[in-house]
Amino acid sequence: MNLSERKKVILRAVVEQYVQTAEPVGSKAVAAELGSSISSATIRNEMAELESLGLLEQPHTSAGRVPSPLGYRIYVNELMRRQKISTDDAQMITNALKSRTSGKSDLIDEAGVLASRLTTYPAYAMATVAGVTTIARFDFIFIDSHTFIIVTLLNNDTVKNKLIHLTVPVSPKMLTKLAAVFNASFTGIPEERITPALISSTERAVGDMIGVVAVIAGFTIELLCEAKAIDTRVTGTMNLLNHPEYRDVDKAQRLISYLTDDNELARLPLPNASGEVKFTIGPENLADELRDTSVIAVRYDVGDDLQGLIGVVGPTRMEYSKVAAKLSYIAQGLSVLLAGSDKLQLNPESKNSKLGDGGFGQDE
Amino acid sequence: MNLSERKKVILRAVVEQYVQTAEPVGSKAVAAELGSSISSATIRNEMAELESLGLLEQPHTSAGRVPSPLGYRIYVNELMRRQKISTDDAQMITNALKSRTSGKSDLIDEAGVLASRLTTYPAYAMATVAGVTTIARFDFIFIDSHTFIIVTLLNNDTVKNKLIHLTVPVSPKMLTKLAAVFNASFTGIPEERITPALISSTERAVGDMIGVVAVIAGFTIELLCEAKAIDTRVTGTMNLLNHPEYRDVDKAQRLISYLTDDNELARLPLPNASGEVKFTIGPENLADELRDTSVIAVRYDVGDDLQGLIGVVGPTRMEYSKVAAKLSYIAQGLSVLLAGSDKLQLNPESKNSKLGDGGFGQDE
DNA sequence: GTTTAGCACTCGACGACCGAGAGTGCTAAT
DNA sequence: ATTAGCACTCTCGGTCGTCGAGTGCTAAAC
Repeated sequence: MNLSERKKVILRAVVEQYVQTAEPVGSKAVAAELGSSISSATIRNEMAELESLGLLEQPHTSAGRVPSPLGYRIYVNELMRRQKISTDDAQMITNALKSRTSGKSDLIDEAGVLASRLTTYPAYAMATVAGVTTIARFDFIFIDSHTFIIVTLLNNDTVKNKLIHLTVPVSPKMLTKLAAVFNASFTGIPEERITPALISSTERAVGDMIGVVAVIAGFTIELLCEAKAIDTRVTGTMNLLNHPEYRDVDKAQRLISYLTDDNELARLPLPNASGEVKFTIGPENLADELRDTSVIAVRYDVGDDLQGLIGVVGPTRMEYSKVAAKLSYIAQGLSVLLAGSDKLQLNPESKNSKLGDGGFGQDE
Repeated sequence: MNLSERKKVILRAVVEQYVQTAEPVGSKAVAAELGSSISSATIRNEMAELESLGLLEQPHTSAGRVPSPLGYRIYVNELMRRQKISTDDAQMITNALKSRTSGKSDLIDEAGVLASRLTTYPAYAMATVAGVTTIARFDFIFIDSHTFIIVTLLNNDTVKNKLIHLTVPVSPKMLTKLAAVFNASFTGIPEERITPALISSTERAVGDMIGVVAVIAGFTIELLCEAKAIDTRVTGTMNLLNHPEYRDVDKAQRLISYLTDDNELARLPLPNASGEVKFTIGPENLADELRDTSVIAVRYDVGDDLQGLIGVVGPTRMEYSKVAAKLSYIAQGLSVLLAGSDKLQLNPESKNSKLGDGGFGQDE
């Protein structure tokens, strides 16, 4: 879109003022903002042209103008000034993320809460493993004659376990045998390849303890399925109510129930590259329910195997720049923390860990 | 409170009608409900008396009457007819709870979601361990020269683990030694007794690998603290908006932000005994924010060590009886499932588990 | 040709007003 | 003790008129 410099300035002024006040902005207000180097009459003319270009719209005659979705798009692409995140916010993000003691899903949760609190919009956070998950290793810990623990190490270096009580007795020797068999047959293969055939051949191999094999196999399948699942959390939905466009309870509820519906989350926009912030404005959204909302999302990748997404949903009237800055700062923080969280780097002498003072600096 | 039989009938009619319609109910409507065996004029007189007793109130002259908090209290204590849960709902609860694959906190979460969906009110679910948590046993699994897994069995039969990467080498032999030391000194004691003194004496005992001892001890402390924490979830807050008394967005938000504030949850009412349903009506609540809401909560105990609570928060105009029936049904289901969830009873012949078809029947 | 002052016009927001309806309390009759 | 009747009260919903912000157009100024 090729606009005269003056039109650009006016469009930017309209967007920024409207974002602040939520009221249609009139020619006079723009003139004031621009230091009255141009008269309101001229601005009226320019605004009329911007309207015929489809960048502004009028709620009704004799009201001010409001940016159209296309207007926001031009603003985001060409006019928006990149915001720095405030040091307060940066501090807060760093602290909140670091204070999480452990647990990937906890951390992702926390990031969502943080994003929604900081932006005052509902946030969604999702994470998924990119590669295939397999079991790298089985161990069975003998507790007593009817009890043992399954410990599995996954190929992405997480550990899962389960305590098993049996009605038939087991011995440490049997467990050793089982471990050998499972480590031989069940490691390094994806969930699809754990077939009933494999299970029954394994049962034949151990001869005894048929039921136990089935239990362990079941646990393994459950585990691998769970790892494959995309973990998504939506938080801060109530924040919507703070914004005048969602004073209408029904409207707010429609959107929120859409966001809360697990099945629909797949249709939220997904940025293409790590670190990139994706703005999806109003009707650019695939889902009808998001037609008059904007979504800002940022992707972060951790190594090869984990990729995640954190985003917020709000009215098209959003502080695009500020929100983007906050989200990408959080995403950076997550990248750093997740990269280090499961692999605690221990140096016996100095005892400082990778989490020490954070590797993530301030956004641009 | 000693009321004439007729007053009781009228009070009950007012409460039940008001709960249905959310409109103040007039003498005529009560007369109709009561089969017009009494005239509306008589009922007017009775209602005037009920008002002077403090059981009914008038929003304004020339409107119908509305139950006062005290009125609801009398209703709940003396007049309410116990409701049976519908078989549909029972089925739904059973299915939803059984379909959860695993994980205590998942199950509690699910129960909250269920409660809020079924009752259309925000629900809160919490669970805590009653006794002290200690570690029953340590195992260390050697992975490679710089990596091992800590596996701990807690005294409540849950297993926790962590993968540790070191910058210094370890050997299986060292891990065996460590396990012996930790099993000797760190088992069976609560978190408070893991003191710096204990840690440093342990460090001296192993001689080598000072840093590793500290890491393991740190993990242990973290674990025990986590186990002590009360796990609370609030779900379905948006349900509030469905109820006419919360059409006012600000009012809804005040309540929701109160419920979402972790620090305040401690002040929600707690039933005294397992299985008991506790009704807390309006001003009976300690917290100012709950002054015009009612809370219905039910407690469930699982064995000696785990106790939980599930409740809903709503306007005083609630279907007390139905909500109570649903909650106690859910609580029963939780008791049964939680009692069995961590100890999978395996019978190799028939393969049916304790979860088979559920041990919890219908609430009287 | 571009910019600007001036002016008539449009349209939504807000408040006043008013009638309808529901429900009450009181009185008098049963 | 109960009930019919009636005057009274108060809310709710709709209509109407005013107010003000903002526009588009025209004509003058630069």
